[in-house]
Amino acid sequence: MTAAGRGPESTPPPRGRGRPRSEEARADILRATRELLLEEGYTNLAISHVARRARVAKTTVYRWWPTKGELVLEAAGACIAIGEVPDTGSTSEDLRIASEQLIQTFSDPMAAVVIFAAISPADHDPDLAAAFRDRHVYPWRMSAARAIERGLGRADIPPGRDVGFLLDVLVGTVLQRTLVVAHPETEGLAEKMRDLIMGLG
Amino acid sequence: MTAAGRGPESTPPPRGRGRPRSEEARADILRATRELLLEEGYTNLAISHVARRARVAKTTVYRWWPTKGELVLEAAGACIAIGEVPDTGSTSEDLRIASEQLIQTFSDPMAAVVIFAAISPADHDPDLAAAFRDRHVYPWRMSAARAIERGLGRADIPPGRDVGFLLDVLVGTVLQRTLVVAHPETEGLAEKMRDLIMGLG
Amino acid sequence: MTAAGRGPESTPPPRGRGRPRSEEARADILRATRELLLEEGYTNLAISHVARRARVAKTTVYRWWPTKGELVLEAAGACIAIGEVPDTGSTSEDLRIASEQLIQTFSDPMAAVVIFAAISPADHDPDLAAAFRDRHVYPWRMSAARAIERGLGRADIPPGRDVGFLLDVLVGTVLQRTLVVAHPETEGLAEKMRDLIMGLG
Amino acid sequence: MTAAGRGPESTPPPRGRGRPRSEEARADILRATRELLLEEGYTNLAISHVARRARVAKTTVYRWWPTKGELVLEAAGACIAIGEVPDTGSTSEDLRIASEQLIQTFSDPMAAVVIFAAISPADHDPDLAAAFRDRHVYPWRMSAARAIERGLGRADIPPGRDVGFLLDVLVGTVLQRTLVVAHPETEGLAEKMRDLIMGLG
DNA sequence: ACTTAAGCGAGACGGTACGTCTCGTCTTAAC
DNA sequence: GTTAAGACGAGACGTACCGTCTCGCTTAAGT
Repeated sequence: MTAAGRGPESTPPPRGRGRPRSEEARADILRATRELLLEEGYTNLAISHVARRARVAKTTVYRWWPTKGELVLEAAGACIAIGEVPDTGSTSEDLRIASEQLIQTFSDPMAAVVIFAAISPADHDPDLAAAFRDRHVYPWRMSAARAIERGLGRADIPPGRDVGFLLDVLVGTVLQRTLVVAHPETEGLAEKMRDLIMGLG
Repeated sequence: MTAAGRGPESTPPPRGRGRPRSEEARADILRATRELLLEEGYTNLAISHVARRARVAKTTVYRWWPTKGELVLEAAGACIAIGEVPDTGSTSEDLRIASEQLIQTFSDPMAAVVIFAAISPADHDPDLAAAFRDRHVYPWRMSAARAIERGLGRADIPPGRDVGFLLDVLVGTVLQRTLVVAHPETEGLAEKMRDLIMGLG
Repeated sequence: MTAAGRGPESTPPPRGRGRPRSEEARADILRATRELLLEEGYTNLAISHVARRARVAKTTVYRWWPTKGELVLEAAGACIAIGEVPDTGSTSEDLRIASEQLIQTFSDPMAAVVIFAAISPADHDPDLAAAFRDRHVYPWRMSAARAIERGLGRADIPPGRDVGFLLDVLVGTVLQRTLVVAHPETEGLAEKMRDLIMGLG
Repeated sequence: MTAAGRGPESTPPPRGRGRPRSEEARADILRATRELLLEEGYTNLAISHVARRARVAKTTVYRWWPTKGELVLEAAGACIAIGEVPDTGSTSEDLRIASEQLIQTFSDPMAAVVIFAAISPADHDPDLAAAFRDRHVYPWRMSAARAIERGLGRADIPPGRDVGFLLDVLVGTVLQRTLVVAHPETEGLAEKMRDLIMGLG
């Protein structure tokens, strides 16, 4: 999604000789998609509106992104990239960083839209959900699980706790505060999360 | 929503003389709505389909429920009623019950649909969200907050913890496990939640 | 199609209680169809254009005329109604009238469009062709065949001639002159046709 | 069109240096056009389909035949070449041959498609029509007119008949029987036509 | 009993978005 | 400098729902 070039996304038919894809149109479409995602939400995002705002033919959108899900996933890609949890050697610091990553990502309004679109059964787009999980959720979750296991190994985290459960506490709580309740203030949240997981005061 | 009579819902124009509202049609519509909610999801729920399945004119649906949100909220009312957290005198028991209530409610497939429809910015229906919160979320949240405060008062919960934060831990974690990750197994989850909040092993 | 009222055409679902069909919209659509038929031809006649010009929703057109052919057939109905050949007692007069009917009908620009659309394999619309034949061609052809048979019976027409062949001479020649070569002048044509069939000078 | 070389058709950019025009592509395109004309009809003939079937780029088709009409006219050229009416010295034989030529030509399914496409106002392509007439209709018509005039001169044809009218009788009747009514059986038709024109039994 | 307002089924209507199709033009790379 | 490949803007296709509306029948409350 980032430095690697837009890599795996939007490579429809293998490009041959013909006219090269218009990067201008591509950028316009993605920009229009981002704008409309924020303005209208995922459900109300209409391909025809994207095309109109991007001043592009509807066919051009469909040519490159066969479904709304793929278009959104690519348009919002940068916003929903969360990365992985590093291994700093300090459980406390690892957990704080993990929390911070979640908070940062979830605080982006665009990410909120995409995450709910991927998660919600309201408009359950299985392909979108699967792609989202594979690309963004699993890598982070795996690295976070390793951080927790390191903490348990060092006895920084009370023994006997279930790793999967702690992950859900971490993710769920941040999800709840940032997206559901939509607390604007996230000051000190990462530290609280860390303390909770580590069983500190 | 329950025995008290369907109370505030579905009181469209002030009823005067004329023909009384057909309870049969009403029940048919709500049943059809529930069925289609599960089959199609919130977004794909079409009023015209509800009317067809209920063998009722589209007008009849619109007469009583001006928006899809209100129709859904009432149709799914019983499934999303969570009640309040009791005061048993035992912090441990109060918290276990509170967790259990969340788990039970969130485990209902219909509740999942409605909760996401209310929560998700994907189809942000502010009225639906507001009504949902006022009727179902706030009462439970208030009573749960009181239970936590009692626990803090009795020093059953480590001091210095933020009540609002603990509430979000509780709700968010259950939300994550039951709806997002969609773990079918909820065995022992309530006890884990209680222990986490109370700072036990 | 004529005085009898629009009779058999455009009676889609049997009308029940609901809102009555808007005669205004109906008339607007048919008028727009006629205009566009003359301006654009049958092939280039677009339902969306009809709707736009009639200031009507596209769905309204589709509701009543499921295909372009049916719409055109009804819109042009009056222009392509040819009637039947009368029995005046005089072979000469019957044949002159028959020729005149063909000439009159084929001379209408709208009829030309519809006839070719029905006839031409270029845009062979089998339904249109069949409906056109049943409603307009066959009745006339049958009555013209009877007129020729009466002429043969009275020996006004040279014996030994094939009735079907003479019919094709009649229709084909007028078709050729009025539609293919598009002679604007039809003066004396009916008399020439009559004389040819009757084997006169 | 025939041995004379494809003469006037399809000489777009002046043939000079560069890569010579691919005769293979040319033949493929014309063959594909013929096939699709029969399969789909003139209206439904899509340039993109021609290109696909000929395994050729759409551009290549457009380069050499700027319109669908010209492409069709050339592709079907051989089928619609009718030649001229000879002067055998016998009016009866000349007229029989003229009729036979019409019957043979009109009986070709491809010719039917092209003739209607040229004739029909449904898709009135003035250029196609004009080219068709200049190349195929007029030469035959002129020679047929001369044959009739010879017959009138020899008094083989009843005097006082209009040459143009008789031509239209000839063409129109065959058109009607072979294309409109689509009689498969043309046995004896040429003789009937001859007898009619000559005023015989 | 008579009136009359409302409930209700039925469905027409103007809109709008869908995803697919073909059009004819254009741009580029390969040969 | 022809060719293949194909991107592109344009716009029609026929379908699905939307939410509003206009009917005409039915029903019961209020007189």
